[in-house]
Amino acid sequence: MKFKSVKGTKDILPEDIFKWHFVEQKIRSIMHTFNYREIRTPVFEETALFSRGIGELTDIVGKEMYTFPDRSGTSLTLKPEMTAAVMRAYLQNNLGEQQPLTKVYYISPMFRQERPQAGRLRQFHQFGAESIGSSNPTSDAEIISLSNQIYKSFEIRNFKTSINSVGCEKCRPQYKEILKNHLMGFAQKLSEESQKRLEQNPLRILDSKNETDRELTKNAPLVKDHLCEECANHFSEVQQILNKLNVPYSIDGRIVRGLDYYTKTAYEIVSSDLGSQDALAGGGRYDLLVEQIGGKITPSVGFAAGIERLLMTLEKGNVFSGNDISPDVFIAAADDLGKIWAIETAMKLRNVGIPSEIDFLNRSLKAQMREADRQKARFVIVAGATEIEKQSFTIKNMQTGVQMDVPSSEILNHFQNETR
RNA sequence: GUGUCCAUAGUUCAGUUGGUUAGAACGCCAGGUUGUGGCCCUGGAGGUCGUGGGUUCAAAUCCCACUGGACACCCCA
Repeated sequence: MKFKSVKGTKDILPEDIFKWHFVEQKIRSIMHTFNYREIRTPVFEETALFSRGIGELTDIVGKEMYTFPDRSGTSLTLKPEMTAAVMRAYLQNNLGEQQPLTKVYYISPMFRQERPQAGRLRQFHQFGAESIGSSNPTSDAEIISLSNQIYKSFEIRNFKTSINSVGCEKCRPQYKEILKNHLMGFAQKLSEESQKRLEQNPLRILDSKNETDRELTKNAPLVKDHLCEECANHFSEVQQILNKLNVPYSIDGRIVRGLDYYTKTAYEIVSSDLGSQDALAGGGRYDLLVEQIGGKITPSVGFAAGIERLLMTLEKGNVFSGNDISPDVFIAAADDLGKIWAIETAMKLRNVGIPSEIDFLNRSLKAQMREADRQKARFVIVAGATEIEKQSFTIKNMQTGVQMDVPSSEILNHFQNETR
């Protein structure tokens, strides 16, 4: 075969598309329930938006972005995540000047050049929401309960929500020192990866999957126990609201999101129905991002969720069965006269909204019947010179096998009743 | 980027210690009625055995490289 889709990318074929429609429709409807409005941004942005917004030291910016120069030499990047792009659009279009709080959601492809595996593709799709302009813990709670609500509405069973606070620019640096001092005691014993992170990103050592790292850091100090007063209050208010809303969650002091812009609340939703990449969604508060990309301080919260991963859990739950589309009527032609009549009649039926199909391959009547059956058409009209002569057509119900004759003038009415 | 496993018809797979025309099932096409589907029967089409090298008298089968896939690490949605 000459051409193949590039590594880590997939076609979504007609036979699967109804799953995507189903999922997208549900997401949209819940987003609207929470009064979030859709936003769409270009698939690429200036590279600097992401490197500045997400953080130079993150893995995403460091080694996963699809970056290329355009013909004028500007460095562009296929979006690896949506938050920075949304915030750019927010600033560029002065959305914050039109109202103090902006609530938007998106459904969009993302691109990250990683080694593909279960639940990880190079082009994948995310949905997510951003609540821009509020530092109120109610906003954090709304975002968390919104994402929960979506999974609940899909009747997903095995998911759980964990929350944490990663502090702010005031308390986190102090905590970092405390943590570093603690880790220094046994730095040599840590995994190679973790030793590298000691200087740049000591927080990340806490959520290492390495067994020895986990054992060694069992008693390490956690950010949530070293928050400044403001962060501590914020964290406890978020919890109180979640309790009131009956959103089930647990506190996990080791959650550290991989993007630099998070402050205070960080959370994730994982599923035991997924493989090693078990995060369905992740998010949190990012009070510093807007400043990073050149706006004035704008406290915000948001989350992002993987559609392929959601689909994987739904496949496990056997949610999809025979939801594919099929025509109501297949018009089978017995001869050349019938062929003309068939396309004319199909058009008439289509004009009143009845999905109809005909044969395009000059097949025998038998083959046309087979085709109608394969497509799960509910009815077949047989048309040939005889019927056209008599102006009366045979309509076969494909489920029961029963045939009846209907005069040409009654056909439209007949199907409008039958297919209602 | 690293590691492990894998790569044969449209699909899921079989292919014996390397040996001659590479098989099955399902799917597809046609026929079994002269204008009628599903079940059944009969026949048919369809394969550069991922690609490129190498070993050998002989390679789908052994070796190497590359590409792609699955999974895991890493990281994350």
